[in-house]
Amino acid sequence: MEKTFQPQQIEEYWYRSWEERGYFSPRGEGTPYCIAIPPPNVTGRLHMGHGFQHAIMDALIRLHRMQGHQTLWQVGTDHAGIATQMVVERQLTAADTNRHELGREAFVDKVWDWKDESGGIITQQLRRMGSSLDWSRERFTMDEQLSNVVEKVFIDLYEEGLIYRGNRLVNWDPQLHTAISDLEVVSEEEDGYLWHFNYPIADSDEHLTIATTRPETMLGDAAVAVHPEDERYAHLVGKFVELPLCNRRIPIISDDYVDPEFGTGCVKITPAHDFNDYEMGKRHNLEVINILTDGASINEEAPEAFRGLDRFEARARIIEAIESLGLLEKIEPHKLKVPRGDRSGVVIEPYLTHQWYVAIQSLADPAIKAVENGDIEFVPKNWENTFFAWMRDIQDWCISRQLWWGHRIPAWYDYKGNVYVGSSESAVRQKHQLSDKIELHQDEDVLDTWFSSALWTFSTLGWPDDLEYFNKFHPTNVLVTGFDIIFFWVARMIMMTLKFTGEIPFKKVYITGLVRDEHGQKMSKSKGNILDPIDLIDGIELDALVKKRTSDMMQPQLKQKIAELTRASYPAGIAAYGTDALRFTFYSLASTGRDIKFDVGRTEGFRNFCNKIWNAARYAMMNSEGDSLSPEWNPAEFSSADRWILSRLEQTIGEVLAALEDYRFDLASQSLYEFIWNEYCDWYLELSKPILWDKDNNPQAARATLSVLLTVLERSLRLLHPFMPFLTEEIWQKLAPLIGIKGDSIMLQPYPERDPTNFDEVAQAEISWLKGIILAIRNIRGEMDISPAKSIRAFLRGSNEQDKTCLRLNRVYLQKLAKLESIEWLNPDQVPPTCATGLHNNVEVLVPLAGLIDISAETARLEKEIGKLETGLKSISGKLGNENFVSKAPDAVVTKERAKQGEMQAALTSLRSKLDELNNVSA
RNA sequence: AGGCGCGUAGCUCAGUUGGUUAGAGCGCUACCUUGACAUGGUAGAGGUCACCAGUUCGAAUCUGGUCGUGCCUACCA
Repeated sequence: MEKTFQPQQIEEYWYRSWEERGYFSPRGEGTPYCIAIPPPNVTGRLHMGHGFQHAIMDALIRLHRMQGHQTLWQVGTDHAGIATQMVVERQLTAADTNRHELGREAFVDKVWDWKDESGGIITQQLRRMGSSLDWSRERFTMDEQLSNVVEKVFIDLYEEGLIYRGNRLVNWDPQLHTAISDLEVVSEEEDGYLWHFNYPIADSDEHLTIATTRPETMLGDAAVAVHPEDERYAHLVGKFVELPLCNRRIPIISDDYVDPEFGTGCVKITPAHDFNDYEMGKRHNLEVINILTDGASINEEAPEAFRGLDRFEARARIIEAIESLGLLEKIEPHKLKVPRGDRSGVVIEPYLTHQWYVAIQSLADPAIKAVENGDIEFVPKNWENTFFAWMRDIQDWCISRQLWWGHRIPAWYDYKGNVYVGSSESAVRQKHQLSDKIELHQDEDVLDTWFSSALWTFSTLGWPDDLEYFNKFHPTNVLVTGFDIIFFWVARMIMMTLKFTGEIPFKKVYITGLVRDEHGQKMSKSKGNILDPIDLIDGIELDALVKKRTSDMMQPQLKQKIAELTRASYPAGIAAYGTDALRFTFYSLASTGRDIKFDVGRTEGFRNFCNKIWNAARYAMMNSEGDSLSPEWNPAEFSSADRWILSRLEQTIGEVLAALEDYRFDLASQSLYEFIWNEYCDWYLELSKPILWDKDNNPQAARATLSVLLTVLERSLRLLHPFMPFLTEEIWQKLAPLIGIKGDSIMLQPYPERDPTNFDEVAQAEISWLKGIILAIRNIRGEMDISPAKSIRAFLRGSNEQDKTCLRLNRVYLQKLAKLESIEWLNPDQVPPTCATGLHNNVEVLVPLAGLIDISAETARLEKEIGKLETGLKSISGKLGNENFVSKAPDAVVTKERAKQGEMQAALTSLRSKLDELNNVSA
């Protein structure tokens, strides 16, 4: 074995081997267990959020597989309509053309080409994470079968009247020329202005002043509104204003919606370009005047002077024009929330269009109920509130997108605009008995990608035609995803799945935190703080990292700053930590919080942990000298150390299983880390040395210890395998044969189960005594600055027979681990030479001072110890001195405190007398 | 404006139903290349658990409030 763990030498090999041998497919007859992957964008790249969630899913999957379930991790990708189309459009722009020049069919072919070209990347990256996905069942949202489900669902909902076509305001992305849903709009506060315009009152010399943040929309104004109780304007209600620049008269109306405190208390109403105004327009029967084109420039409805101008150019011209008319009252700086498309980043316009909607209410009710009655549980539970809040105020879902990449809406129109919905043009003709002479054309739009994602759990399992897998694995057991898509995806999946299959899609929803950078900032391309999971696995040079973070930027002016920050955060680039270390980092961070600050320091720590395990295995196997041990063992031969480590392993198994039950991967990983490093490596390995090195004199004990050494390691590897698949497999392959365990892979071995017979309180007490004595001696050595190379003498003194026995049984260990020349028992009345003193419970640990230490150092040390004890004692005595505590606290607690007080008092007395002795010596 | 989180060691975080002298990792200090491992070992320093009240024999933990901070939802043109 190599002296250090080299992850890159083994990961690829083992993954390929598992995949080729079909280990990722369900096997056996156990209870089915299934997770459906949240489908990543087929042309996307793996990011930290994926890495994190896949680490978690894989741990769950590997755990259940080892526990004997028929386990399926259903894999697939989605077509990511807008994102993918944008990428290809950008390529066309670079080639100096565009999709319209190309035509729809050729464009869609191009997207398929792009999918074929780049579509393998993310699935390869998933493999690098060690994810044991069943690749033989890989699906894509645009596969024929899945597309058929999409179509069926659309048609069924339409025929039931739950999908309808509506003409209303939507969020319009003028760059992408498509509607997007509320959820795809992000509003951030930005600096803007509030322009105050004077609108002249018709047939009067008066004017009123409106305030607006979007002056260009005045071209579509249909009214001016004031609050009904606003006395300043009461006399104007019912009159008209002359809308400047437009030569139109519009009414002055009153409506509760108006806030008299804001601006001037007069608000211009533009029903075609503002959601609130639209509602008010409906209340007051106002004209809806659309003044924008698809691309958000001014259209034919507007006065000629502004036609064809981009909206922002038009804004500037209108302000100029108003000013030249003397109607510009003032301009105030103003902070406002600007809605932008989450993909394109451009300002979204409320825009009046025909779109397809899902009438959501009747679907929402059962979904709410499923969570209320506990059929579906969120983990952590408080996310249910977020879910409820949104579901109880849910809006109809706009599902049409004016894109070319996606599932085309199965609707046809005749020349009169009648709509026919069906699976194909001929099906529609047949159903509605339309003659071939009537020309039909299909709806140009495609469906929101989330529409197909909402069907994911059942469409990937073969529903509705091939029900074998569906019947076995649906509902899936758990969905692992981020809170950012509870509305986008989780809620919609619940609604659609209940509607069509009558089943919930999953029993649990485990909501993970969001991975942020080491300062708590969201990772984003524009901030330049992205970490690529693959770079953490393989490592990356600083220059390459800087280049990666600064290339292809939307805002090139940030380049230098990002480069500096990157150089400051990663002066040496990123080392190659390997997949197991990265995965373990994710587990350790997976607590209940919703922000996960990713700290590379932790990954480094876990890389070291991997190396620790590697070397422990190296030690264990070196000592076995290639002999294979019989699997039968004789517990009668076990030392207390042997029984102790088995007992601790038993506890660890219990902790890990309990933590996993609660999805507390952080606790599970911590138990494993502590056990393996702080118990097995730090103590058991050291305790095994004197036994193994004394093989010739005591072969039975050596054989027993060796078998425990190997067995505990083997069980630990199995316990650890769901978290660190590669390292554990590599070691297990070498280790298992040594103790007669046969099997092709650790991933098909049974997961350790609880076995209370391994729990051994006596052994734990004895080893805890041993540790305490060793720690006391080491403490003296450390504080007294005694070279670790120097063997020293030590004495133990006390009156307890049990302590005496412990010394007798553990003398060898003490001598080895504390590097002692000798250790002898003194009876309480025996007077040792001048010593440095430590205490473990009631045992005095004495190290003769002669020639080793200066007395003042020991005095200082004792005083420090005494100080600590005094502080502790004061607080305990305070408690016990309190009548109320003694009378009201449970007896067990009081007894415990009393015992503690006694011990501390004794210790204090003993140390004080030591201090006195020293003072006498030095005097 | 509402809702939900969070505030524990220099940093990143645990702390299960209130009962410890408040823990871990990284970092820090000192010493050590001893035959698994310097990606290591041994010892050590470091915290008024944001603040203020309250409940209780007892509060990091429960309640109320304050401050700070983050996110989500709805928004004032």
